Amino acid sequence: MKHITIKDVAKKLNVSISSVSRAFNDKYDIKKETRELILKTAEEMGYFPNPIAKKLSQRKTFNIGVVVPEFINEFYAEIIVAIQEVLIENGFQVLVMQSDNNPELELKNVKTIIHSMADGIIIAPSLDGDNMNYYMKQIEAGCPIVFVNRVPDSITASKVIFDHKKWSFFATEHLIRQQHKKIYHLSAHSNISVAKDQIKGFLKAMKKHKIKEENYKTIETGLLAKEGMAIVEDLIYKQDLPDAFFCVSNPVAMGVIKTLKDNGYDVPRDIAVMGFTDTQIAKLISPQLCSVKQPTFEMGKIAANLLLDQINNDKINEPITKLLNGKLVIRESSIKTSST
Amino acid sequence: MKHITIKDVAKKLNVSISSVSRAFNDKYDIKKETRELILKTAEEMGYFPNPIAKKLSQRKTFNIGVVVPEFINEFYAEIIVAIQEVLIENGFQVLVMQSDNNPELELKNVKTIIHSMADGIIIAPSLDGDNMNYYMKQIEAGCPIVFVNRVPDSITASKVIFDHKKWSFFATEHLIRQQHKKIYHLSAHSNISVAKDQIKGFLKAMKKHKIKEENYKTIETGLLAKEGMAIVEDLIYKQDLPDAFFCVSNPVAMGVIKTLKDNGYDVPRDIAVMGFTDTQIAKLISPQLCSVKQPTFEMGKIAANLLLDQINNDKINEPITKLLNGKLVIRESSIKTSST
DNA sequence: CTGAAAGCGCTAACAA
DNA sequence: TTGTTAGCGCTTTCAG
Repeated sequence: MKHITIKDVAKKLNVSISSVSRAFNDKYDIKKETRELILKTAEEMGYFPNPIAKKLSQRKTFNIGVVVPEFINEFYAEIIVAIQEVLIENGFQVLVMQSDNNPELELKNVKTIIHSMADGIIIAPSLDGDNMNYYMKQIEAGCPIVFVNRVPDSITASKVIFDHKKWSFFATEHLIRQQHKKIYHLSAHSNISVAKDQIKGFLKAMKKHKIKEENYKTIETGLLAKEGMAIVEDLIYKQDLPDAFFCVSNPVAMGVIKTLKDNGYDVPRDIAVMGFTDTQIAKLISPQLCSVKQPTFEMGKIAANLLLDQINNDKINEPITKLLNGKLVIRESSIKTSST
Repeated sequence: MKHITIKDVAKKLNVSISSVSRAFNDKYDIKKETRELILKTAEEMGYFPNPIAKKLSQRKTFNIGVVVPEFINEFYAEIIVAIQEVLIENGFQVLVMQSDNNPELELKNVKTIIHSMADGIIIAPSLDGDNMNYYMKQIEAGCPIVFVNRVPDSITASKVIFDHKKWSFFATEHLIRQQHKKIYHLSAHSNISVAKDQIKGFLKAMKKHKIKEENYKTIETGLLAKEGMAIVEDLIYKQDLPDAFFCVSNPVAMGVIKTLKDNGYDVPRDIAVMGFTDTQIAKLISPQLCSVKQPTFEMGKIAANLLLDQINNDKINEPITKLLNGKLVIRESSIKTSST
C-alpha cells in the first residue's frame, strides 16, 4: 500500500509542501484559489494526510483511552457508544480496553494507554484500591483523566457518577410502599464504592420508614446471576426468606427470580424482586423486572465532554463532579399482588 | 506531560541514540552489558519509546480497525474481546467502531480506519451490499482485511463464518424430533446473508422430514424483540399459530415468548420456541431458552490470527475461509411437554 | 559491536 | 500570501 504524501501533491502542483499542509489545516493564511486547487488535486490523487506524521509533529496523538471493567453487559457498552460518538466527532480515536473487573489488569491497561501517549483517558474503575494513587499522580503530572461510575468519594478528580444512594433509597421505598414487610438487600462486594452508597440508600429508607431491625438485612452477594442464586439457595435452606429482595444488579435479580421459581415460589406473588441498572431484556422476561434505569448514554457523553474540556484548556481545571439521576422503572416483579 | 526521549537516555549514558534504539529492539547486534545498562537506566529515567515516532519511522501503525454492526449484544462484544486478546498480545492497538447496522456508516468507519493507516481491518458486515465492492478493491490494493460472520458467499476473501445452514438445520430437526408438527421460522431480513443460510437449513429439515407445505412457513421478521412480538401478535390475530417457532435470534425468541405468555399461551406446553445465538440470560429466564450456541470467542481469535498472518506474510495470501460449528443447547423452551 | 546521518510525513516558526 | 527549513522521536542503512 504505497501512500501518496504531501510531497507528491506539492510537486504535482509546483507549490511548497507548506502550502499543501496549510490547505488541509484551515487555520493558516492561504489564498482561497490555491487552497481549493490543492484540495481538488489532492482528492484526485487520492491523497490523505498521514495521521501518524501529524501526531508526531504536533506532539498530540488524538487518541483517547477508555478503560472499563467489561463491556459484555449493556451498561458499559452503552457508555462506550456515547463516548465514541462525542470523541470521534471531535477528531479523536477511541481505544477501548476492558479490565475484567481486575484492578491489576486495569492498571496495566491504563499504563499501556499512557505509554501510547494518549491525549486523555476515561476510566471506569473496577473497584477501590491502590490504583487510585497512581491515577492521581498522573493527573497531577498533567494527564487529563475523567472517571466514570464506580469512583471512590475520596478522589478529587473530574468524575461522572450516578446517585446510587438516592436511587437505591427510592427503589427501597417503592418496595416498602408496596407493603412488603421484610426486605433483604443483596449488595455488591464492599470493595466497590457504589455498593456502599447503595447500602446507605437502602438503610436510609429502612430508617425513614422505621422498619424493625429483624425485618431487613444486607447480604454481600456480588454482581453475577450465579452469586444471587447461591445466596437465595442458602436462604431457602435456612428458611430465611424475605417478602422482597432489592438486588444490586439485574443479573443478580434474574438469578434470584430463577432460583425462587425453581423452588416453587411465585414472583412477585410470594416474593417480590427489584433489580438495578435497567437492561433491554428486563421487560422481556416474566415477570417483567422492576429496576432503576441509569442514564448510560448521558454518562458517556458528559464524561467525553469533560475530558475534551480538560484537553483543550491548558490551565489547570477544577475537578468537576457530575452527579446524575436515574429513573425508577416500575414493572411487575416488585408489585404486591393481592395475596389476601 | 514532558516525555523523556531516546536522546535523553543516550546523553545520560554517553552512547549514541542508535544504541538505545537497539537496546529496545532486540533484533540488532549489541553487547549484552551495554544493552542491559541502557535498559536499566531507561527504566530508572522513566523512559518509554514513543510509539508514534516508531510508527512513523517504520511506516506501520500497529493499529487494527474492527468494525461491527453493534456491540450492545453479547455476540459481537465477545468476538471483540477475543480479537483484542490476540492482537494486543501481538503489540497491536485495536480500534473498535460500530456501524449501527447501517451500511453507510459501516463504509464511513472503514474509510476512517484506512485513512488512519491501520495495518489491517476486521469487518463484521451489517448486510450485503455495494460496500463489498469497495472492500474488495482495498484487498486487491494490498490492504489486509478479514471478514467475520455476515459475509456473502460471493466474496473471495479471508473470512470466519458460522455454519448457519447446518445449525439451523439441526435446530429445526430438534423441534421436529420433539414432535412439533407445525413449525414457523421467523427469519432476519433477507439482505443479511446469513438469514438466507438459516432459511436454507430450515427448509432442508422440512424436506428431509417430509413436512407438508401447509405445516411450515418462513416469515421475514428482523433481529429485534419487538419485531418478533409484532409478528406473533399478527399471527394470533389471524389465528395462525404453529406448534413451534424457530427464531432467528434470542431477542426475537424472547419477544415471541413474551407475547405468547401475555396472550395466555404457555411456552413450551402450548407452543415451543427455539432461539439462535446463545446468550447468558437464556438460562435465567422461564422457560429457559433453547438455542444454538455460536463460538464467538473462537471466531474472534481465528479472525485475529488470520489477519496477523496476512499482515506478516507479504506474499499475496490465498483467501482462507474458516467455517465454524456451534452447539445445540437444549433447554426447556423447545421441549414437548406431555400435553396428552 | 557502535556511531553518524538520512529519512518517515507532517507542522510551524521564520523569511521573503 | 507563499516558501524554506528545522524539528517531532524513532529506525535503519552505512561506515568504522
